Amino acid sequence: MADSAKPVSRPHRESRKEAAVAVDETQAVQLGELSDLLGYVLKRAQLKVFEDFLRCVAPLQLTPAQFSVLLLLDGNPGRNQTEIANTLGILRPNFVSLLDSLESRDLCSRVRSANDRRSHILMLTDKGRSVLARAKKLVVTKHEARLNELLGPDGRETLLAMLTKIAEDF
Amino acid sequence: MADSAKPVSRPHRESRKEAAVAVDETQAVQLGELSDLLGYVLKRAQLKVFEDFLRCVAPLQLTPAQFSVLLLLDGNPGRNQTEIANTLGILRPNFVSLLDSLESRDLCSRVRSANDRRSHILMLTDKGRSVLARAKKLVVTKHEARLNELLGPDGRETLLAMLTKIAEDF
DNA sequence: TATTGTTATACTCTATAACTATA
DNA sequence: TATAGTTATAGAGTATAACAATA
Repeated sequence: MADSAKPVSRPHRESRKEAAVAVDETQAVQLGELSDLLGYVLKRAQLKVFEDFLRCVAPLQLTPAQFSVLLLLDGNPGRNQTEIANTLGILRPNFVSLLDSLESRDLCSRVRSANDRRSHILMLTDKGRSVLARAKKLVVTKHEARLNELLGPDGRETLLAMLTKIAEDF
Repeated sequence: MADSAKPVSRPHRESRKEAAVAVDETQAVQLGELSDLLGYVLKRAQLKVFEDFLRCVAPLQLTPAQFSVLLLLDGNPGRNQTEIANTLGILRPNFVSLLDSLESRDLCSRVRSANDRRSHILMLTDKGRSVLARAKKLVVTKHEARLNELLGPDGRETLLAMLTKIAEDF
């Protein structure tokens, strides 16, 4: 509602060209208010962190999602697919192929529950436990260590606390 | 390498059932070490924030990506598609349909550059400027306001600073 | 020869409906 | 009737190759 459709009187000779706004192309585009938008910075940071996670855990070929499943199975024996998937915010249909890939690599297994023969109890295999242990070591010594270096132990704790607050209470 | 394939002597009567590990199903699954993994919490927080952004800006039907494009066009007149897309970390091929949707809603327009007739200068339309202004108001008064309420102004600044550090230097 | 915008394409994530076998 | 796991499918988001127009 400010200026309408360019009734700007066309300038003189030098710049009668279509859209020559005299922009310094060597100058970087300005983020402006975008750099103050929490969601934007949050997303960029998240991508960076996942990228680094993948790099650090590359020797074991685990994605963040796969790692989180193994970690959850280790700490919660006897749970079924629905329970694990729900906890991670993964929809049951999408959890099937994720599990298939882990099971085909012999990292975990589905065991038909005797209590309720509809459900599959999930368990880590020995190989799964071993891979998880090695993955944890990589995450701690490489991935989280780099974050610690960047933020300092205090900064990391502060950040974690605030993100947890957002994830839980926002 | 710890315990091998379940040579566990089968227990007595009561629990001879297949995989009855006596789990309290009413008890929530424990996140365990996952709640200390920065990447995990970061991702969950990011999803929450984007969710709230969409809710707050729903009246204007703008996604975070679309909003960021409008914001960037407003602050950087005379730039072409490649420059804007690169700044946002969007690949040029994927930027085409994003722009198509904005242009079809008359929020921005592509103008063939006179300097380099290969490139399209991007400009906000009057409607684009108007929608952006209204979107900014919604973001500030609803979205960021809620975050401020949760974290406090200081907390929000601290969080932004740390996330920026990760996004830029990690 | 290189670059801009574009098309085509593919792969991952995410989301919903519906089936089967059990309960 | 309802639930667990599954299939099929569709839509975003993201990635690469290649083409036409232009430099």
